[in-house]
Amino acid sequence: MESRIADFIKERRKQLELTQPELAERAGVGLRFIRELEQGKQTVRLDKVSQVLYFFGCQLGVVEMENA
Amino acid sequence: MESRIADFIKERRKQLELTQPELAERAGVGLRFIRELEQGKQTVRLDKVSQVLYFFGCQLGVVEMENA
DNA sequence: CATATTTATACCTTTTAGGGTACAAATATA
DNA sequence: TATATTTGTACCCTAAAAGGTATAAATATG
Repeated sequence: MESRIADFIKERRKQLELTQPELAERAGVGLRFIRELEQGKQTVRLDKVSQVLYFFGCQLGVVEMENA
Repeated sequence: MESRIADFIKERRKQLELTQPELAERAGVGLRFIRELEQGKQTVRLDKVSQVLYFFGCQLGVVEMENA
């Protein structure tokens, strides 16, 4: 189960040298949510994802379909 | 409660001259979901949003924070 | 290799998203 | 304006997301 969003978050977190518990706390979401999010869970809540992305200075947006 | 994603979907739907019930059916989601989504509800499920965007040939992605 | 750190999985509880539907409000059309 | 169409709101129900936590698995470090 891959996910661009998941990969983005995982990579950004590592760039900042944060553990999952640290990111969870600083982004203001639950630890389990971070775990599931990074593992590509699709049935997550949009506002929670936005909350994490906001911590990284990003946000969700509509983009073209990528062919791959 | 504004939302870029909500606005995108509402506009795309109108471009295709679809009613909310029609979009709901064709995208394979509930009518109430379409309603709430277009009204900018933030606590929606990511997979459902993706499902609607897919119908429009788009998807969710991480983008830079927009200043406005 | 042994140990420490980090990540993944499992269990339970509370909250709520989503679906269906009915009706009201708003908008478009004759 | 009257009527038809579309959209918004309110109701109930079911399924499951999210949180907390404990423990196992994996990874990193000495």
